[in-house]
Amino acid sequence: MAVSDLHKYPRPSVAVDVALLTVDEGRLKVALIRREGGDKGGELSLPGTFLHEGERLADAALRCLSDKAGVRGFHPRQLHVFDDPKRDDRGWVLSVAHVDVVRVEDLRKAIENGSLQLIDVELIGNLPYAHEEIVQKAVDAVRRNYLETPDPWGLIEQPFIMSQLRDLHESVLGRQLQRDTFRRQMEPMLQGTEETAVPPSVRVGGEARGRPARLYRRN
Amino acid sequence: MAVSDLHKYPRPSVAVDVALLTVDEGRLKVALIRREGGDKGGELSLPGTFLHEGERLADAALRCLSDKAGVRGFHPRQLHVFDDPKRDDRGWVLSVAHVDVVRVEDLRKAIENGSLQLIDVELIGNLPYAHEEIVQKAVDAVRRNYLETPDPWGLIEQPFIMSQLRDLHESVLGRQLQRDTFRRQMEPMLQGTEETAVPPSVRVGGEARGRPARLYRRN
DNA sequence: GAAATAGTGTCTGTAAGACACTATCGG
DNA sequence: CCGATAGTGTCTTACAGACACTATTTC
Repeated sequence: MAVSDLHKYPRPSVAVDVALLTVDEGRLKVALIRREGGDKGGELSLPGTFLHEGERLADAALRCLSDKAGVRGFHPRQLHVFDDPKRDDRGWVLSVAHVDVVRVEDLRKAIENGSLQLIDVELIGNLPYAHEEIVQKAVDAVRRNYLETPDPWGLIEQPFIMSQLRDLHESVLGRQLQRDTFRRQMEPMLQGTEETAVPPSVRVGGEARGRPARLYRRN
Repeated sequence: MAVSDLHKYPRPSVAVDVALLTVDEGRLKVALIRREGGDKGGELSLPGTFLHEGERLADAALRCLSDKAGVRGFHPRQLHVFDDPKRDDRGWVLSVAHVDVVRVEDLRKAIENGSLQLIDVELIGNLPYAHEEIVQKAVDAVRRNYLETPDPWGLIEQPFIMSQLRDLHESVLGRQLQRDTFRRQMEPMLQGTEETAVPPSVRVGGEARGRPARLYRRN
């Protein structure tokens, strides 16, 4: 095909939508923004943007997080392309869905100034532009990640103790895990800080009770 | 965002490339076509095409298989979007990679008239437009499919006996499987035709030797 | 000592790997 | 009977689930 053929056909607009997930109050949540203008104005949706000329998809995802949610510095991953011509009433738009997972602390400012709000992923109803499908795919993918690997998205502060890691995995998966089985599964994939151990002063209520735990780092 | 904003920015061309896999001579192979014209003329590559206005990605994948490879009637699945701006020297082109898996009989005509040729996936070298990455992702995805599920892409003729199914899985995975373990894993996911059983006349050399085997169907 | 959490031993059930035995065909 | 393939029994190993015991801390 000659170069000129590239321009014979109309081309679609390409959008990037990002399901930005985090763990807050022990639950997996997704960050939604309130849309401005247009006929979807005021509705909650995922942050998204149109791809600029020559821009990488991952860069567009980072840009829309920065511009629309005021957060930055993460690692979006592609999920799927949504291509239903009737999906977007503004015209012919392909949406490349992405997922990213970040610490809730990195979202605090944006939540406080109203740029975004967190919604429990189990309580997501219908969203504009079929965004609820993107959330579902994102949640499935991230939960699969957390089934076999210790904190693959780096949500936890290092070093950490096993119960902190287990709390995190339980929050992401939305169900309880067995204490002993979880340890035996994860320990070979962690670097044990043999030297150190601290009282679990990090625990709830400021109380520090119980035997001190071994500290670990990711490999 | 207003409708008019959609047209303010330049838009990329969107291509669809398909890794069409099949099993031939006991090996997993990918169908390649020989490119016509352009500076990549004569090189082998995956069949691909540009997305037409209002067209679904899956339909574009089917269209390019029909137009360029002369085969039709399958079920392409999305793999990944390749967005490196330097990937395609013809301009700004996003490629949505797809995978499909079909019976080699459905490709016979196209092979005979030279529309496409089959290459063992283990022998793929560099291809234009980074197509070897697409092949790798396609092979990984299909092999994952065949690890746990009996013939998920429907390559086998029904009804079939267990050794035919195992031969197929061994061809796709590119390694031997255990006879007894394979049966115990797959049998619960199949519908056993209790009534029927035929001599394995389907076997090599026209010879029909050994105990007749139970016939199965997919659920 | 009581309460709380960390770490580990161990029993049971399940499933894969490996091997071998029996079953049923053609010749 | 032999050769060949189908189907299954069983031993071993590994590991998840489940339970309980020991260990180390605060109060």
